[in-house]
Amino acid sequence: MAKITVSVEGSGAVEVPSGVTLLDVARAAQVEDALLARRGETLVDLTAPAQDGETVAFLTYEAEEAREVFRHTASHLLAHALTDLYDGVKLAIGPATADGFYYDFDAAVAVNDDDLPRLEARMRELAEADLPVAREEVGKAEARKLFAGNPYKLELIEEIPEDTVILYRQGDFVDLCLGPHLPSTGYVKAFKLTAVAGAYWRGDERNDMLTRVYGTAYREEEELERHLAAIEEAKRRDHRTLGRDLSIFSIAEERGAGLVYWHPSGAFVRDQIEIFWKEEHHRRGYQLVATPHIARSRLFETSGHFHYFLDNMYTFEVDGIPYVLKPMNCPMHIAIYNSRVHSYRELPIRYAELGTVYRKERSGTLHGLLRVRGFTQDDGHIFCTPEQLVDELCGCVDLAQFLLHTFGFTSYDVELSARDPQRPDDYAGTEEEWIRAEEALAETCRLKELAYTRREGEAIFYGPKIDIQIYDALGRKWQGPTIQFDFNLPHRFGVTYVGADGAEHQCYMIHRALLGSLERFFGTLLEHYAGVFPPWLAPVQLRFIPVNQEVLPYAKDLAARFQAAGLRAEADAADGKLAAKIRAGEMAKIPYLGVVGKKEQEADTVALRRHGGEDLGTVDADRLQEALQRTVADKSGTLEF
RNA sequence: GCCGGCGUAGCUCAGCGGGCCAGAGCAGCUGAUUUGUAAUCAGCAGGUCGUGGGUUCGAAUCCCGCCGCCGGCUCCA
Repeated sequence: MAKITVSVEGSGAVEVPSGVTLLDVARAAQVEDALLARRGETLVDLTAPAQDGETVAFLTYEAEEAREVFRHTASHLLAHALTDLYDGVKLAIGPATADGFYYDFDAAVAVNDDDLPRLEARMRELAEADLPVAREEVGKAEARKLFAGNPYKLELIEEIPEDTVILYRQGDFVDLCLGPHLPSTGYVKAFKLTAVAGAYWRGDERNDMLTRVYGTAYREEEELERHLAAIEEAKRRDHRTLGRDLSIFSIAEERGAGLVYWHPSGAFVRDQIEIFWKEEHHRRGYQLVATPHIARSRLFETSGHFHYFLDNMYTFEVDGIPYVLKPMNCPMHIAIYNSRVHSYRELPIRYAELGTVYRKERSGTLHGLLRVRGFTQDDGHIFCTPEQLVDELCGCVDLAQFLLHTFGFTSYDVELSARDPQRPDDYAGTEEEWIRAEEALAETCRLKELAYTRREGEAIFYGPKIDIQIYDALGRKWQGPTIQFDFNLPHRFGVTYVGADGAEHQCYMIHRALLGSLERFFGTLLEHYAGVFPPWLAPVQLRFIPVNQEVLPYAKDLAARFQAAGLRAEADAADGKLAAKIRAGEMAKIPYLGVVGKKEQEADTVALRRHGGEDLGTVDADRLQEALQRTVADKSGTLEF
């Protein structure tokens, strides 16, 4: 039999019989657990025939690309089960996602959560049958015949530029798919269908509403369990549940959907955040301003919002004159800037405001504190000269990082959204302004040593921007600070300064929201901390628990002493067993509990316990007070004695 | 707004082949208990079963409309 030679990255050359597949090559090269191969830049199936003299790399589950293919094959398993169990299913698309997969389809009958176990069971049968997954290439005409009656697949076929299309077949199931895929269905072992939802064909609400089934797939049952446990943990931390249980905030339909009522403890924490935010802005040369919640529509007509943002605005009349509830603060800040002429010597001018805005959001999009109809932006606008751009941007990034770090967010992703060079006419601002701004943003990232992803064509029409996505304690990603250029408003409002040459020049305007909105940031923070705020934010920092009523006076005395020192301490006067009071303290998520009995009273000490159960031993009451004061002053999370 | 699910005491939920089906636990209140690190015991109080209509002798339970919530889609701070 003829032999061919294939060189395998990491293992050297192997000789195999001609006509074998890459899977055979992987075995010959003793590559364990290969799922996928790569030829140059192209990912290929292991079932592809090996070619003489080629170089391939094998990818195992450790490679993200392989895991994605793994999940993609799982989605085909789902599609296969769907076509087996339901008549008249028209498959649309079914990609892998960051931690799972989904398949969109048009079903003749409604599919709901109760159907998932049946689908899952069928998938399991198909996986256990270990059906070979085969790639085929067929002409478009044949493909059209194969998918006749399925408008989605036909639409996709028409968009393929080549004359042939690729199909993947497993058993009696065939799907239009670019691949690659795993060699057989038996590779997919640990999976679970997690949800059924609706989704528009191609994400466009003018199109058909399809049914989407979500699932997740892992190599090992254990990994799947971990993933499901992480989802449970996330559920446990849901800010809506914590918000209610800890009486932090409430939102109720009878008062208006998407409108937040801050209860005392929530308002307290929010106030701490605001105090910190304001101090830091003053320190960094911002001037705080305050503007009204409503304005004549004219202001927002000038800004252009009335034209392109009207659907999101609440409008009404005052004395027959049209007014709006403000959806943004920018026109107001510009109005203040424009109240008089500014010299270049005054720049940069930095205005900031915790400005409450209202936006019409569709009812289906509202979600706890994360998506509401009335919210307070930590808004800031910087008016500066072209020369000051990089310094100002660095200042914004610095402040953003400082704020995030203080709140315990230490890892994040940075994205730079630039305009689409193909569509220069779709943007406000001049060519020169865009180039300068995009370069300034890139330069800022370089200076601040921020690794960023450049997203071409993702900029909003009025200017390029930097977005920072933060990761919380569970590794989930949230929208964080955004720093945006605006070429639209300075032009529309004529935002200028008088230069050294005596002439009028247009300002560069930077719009920045670092926390985003207090509501959304608070929701993020609540989940990040799982409801246990660090002492500087916590409404109650320390609760003294007397072992019995006999030492209650000592607990009260301690609370009074700590309160006098500016700390937020209280004594638990409730009757009952110690264990019950400890439990109450834990449930209230108070960061520190101080148990006191006769021994402690005699020595003026406290048996200290951190939330979660860690025993910090017996500490002197005065030393505890000082330690707590230090923790609050430096906003750290833990006590140091 | 659209698809699917859901809406019973402050919270978590049971009851849903229509008639002693308006219940339980927790939280609250009252009393007993005096307690050493995640729930002491007993009693009391608490709901026009989201809302409007319909079917029926009779509806939490069946049907329809509306509102809201949840998971998504879309959009976004």
